[in-house]
Amino acid sequence: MTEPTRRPRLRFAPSPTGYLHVGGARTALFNWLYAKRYNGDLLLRIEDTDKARSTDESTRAIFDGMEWLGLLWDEEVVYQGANLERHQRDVQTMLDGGTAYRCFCTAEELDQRRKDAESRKESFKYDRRCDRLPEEEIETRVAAGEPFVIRFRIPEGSTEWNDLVHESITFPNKDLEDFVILRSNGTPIYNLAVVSDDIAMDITVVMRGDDHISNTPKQILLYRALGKELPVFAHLPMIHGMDGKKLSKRHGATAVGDYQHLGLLPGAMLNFLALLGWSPGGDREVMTLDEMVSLFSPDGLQRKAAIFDPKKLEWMNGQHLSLIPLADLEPIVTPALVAAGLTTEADIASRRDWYMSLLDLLRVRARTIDDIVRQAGPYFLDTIEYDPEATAKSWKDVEVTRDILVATAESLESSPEWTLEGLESSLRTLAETRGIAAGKIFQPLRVALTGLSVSPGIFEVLVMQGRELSLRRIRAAVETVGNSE
RNA sequence: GGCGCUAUCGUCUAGGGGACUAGGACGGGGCCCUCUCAAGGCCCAAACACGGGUUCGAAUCCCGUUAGCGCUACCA
Repeated sequence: MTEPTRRPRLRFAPSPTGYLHVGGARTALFNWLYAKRYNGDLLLRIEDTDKARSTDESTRAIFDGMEWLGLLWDEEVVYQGANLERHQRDVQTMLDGGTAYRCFCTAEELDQRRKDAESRKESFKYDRRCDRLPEEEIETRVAAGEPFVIRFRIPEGSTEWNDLVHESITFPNKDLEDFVILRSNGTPIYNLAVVSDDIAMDITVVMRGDDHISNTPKQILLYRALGKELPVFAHLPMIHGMDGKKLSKRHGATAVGDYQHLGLLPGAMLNFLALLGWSPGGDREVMTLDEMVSLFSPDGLQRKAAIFDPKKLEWMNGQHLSLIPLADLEPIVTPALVAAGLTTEADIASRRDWYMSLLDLLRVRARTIDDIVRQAGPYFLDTIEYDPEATAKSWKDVEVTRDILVATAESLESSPEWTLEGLESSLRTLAETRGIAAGKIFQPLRVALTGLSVSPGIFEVLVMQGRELSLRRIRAAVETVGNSE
């Protein structure tokens, strides 16, 4: 593709009528990537002209979601509702220029005609009956206070543009109808507001979901009627659920906030979303945001709708969990641990090296932050809970278990050094002298130390818990074995 | 219904006329590693929607068919 000829300006323009959806997040991401890649700006516009459905809470959720993802916008947020006067001015310009006209047909009449056409199995298109009403009639009806809307007059010909993702798209103008641009209450309709704002904001690249493709010819005609230069259009494919239908609440988590609370890393979310409809080419998959910026090109944009696969998202998160610098992971995990009541900021600050090693150990076998929190208990809490399944499996024979744990405790007590190597040699020696497989000692010991049947390597666990706590736990286990049934 | 968009493994995708016995990844299955679980390594199953062209040669270009999706408001 050809590089933009001037510093690009893009915008993400959600309407604040719900939460920030993963589809919206992906649109925001591609806009952001394009802006960063070509050294431009990404602006944020809140399309709040539908006052009945717009809420401050939703606007807040959009900001929060964008911030969590690290998709920061340039300049002040633009609120569409604040631009009413300009919208009206632009409509007036078209009225004066003769590219728009007043229409006195009421919504009810139109509904009726639409229904009639449908029952006759005909497609309905506004028949322009109010266009070129005699000048005097218009004046008298306006003077009489009769309500009217303003319609844009579709010219002859056809409208074509070269879409950044679809190449050439053409609409015969005869298939377009003279759409309303200003309601009878004087407020603008979507297409007008968008064009007016995009012009005012000097937007050069309009990148949005491909559900807007059919709005595009109308908007292009509006640009022309206003005598303004066209931006470049790019229509991104939709995201569908696993059933192939448009993604919605019944597909489970669809708000980006849901994923934040599920313990996902923003970098993983972004990486996953980027791959839904874009590929850098070749086999490249796991990338940081910076890498995506340098690799980004609209050429890699997909035309086909993509299905949201939570399994791959989870895998992606696991990859990022292991790849990001520990120092970056720490500030994300710590609040989760604190919130779970496992520790405090002060506790962590007092033994930071130990904590970082623990994180490093736990993140390998976690796919989400929540996984880490779930595994972390035994290293922070004073008392542990024994998982019934773990005890049933590894502490099956009470006498044998007690015997092994007692012997293990003795062996560890006399272990000269509390290190990975020292511990390993002690326990392997113990297994050898008793003539049993090492695993016969490790598993019961794992349950004694963590209460779980799954953990990092047993020597790592011993080292992380330290001599004092480890021995205390083993002794406690010896007491518990008989009573746990 | 009309208009538009789209079409490679179940899913995300690579592929820009010969490099295709169609590559990678997720998920699934198996093996290795191994103190458990992960991670990692190796292997297996799995796709060019269909029909016509164009061409010496089509996953790739063109046209149809089919299917899916989107739009079709005084919503955005």
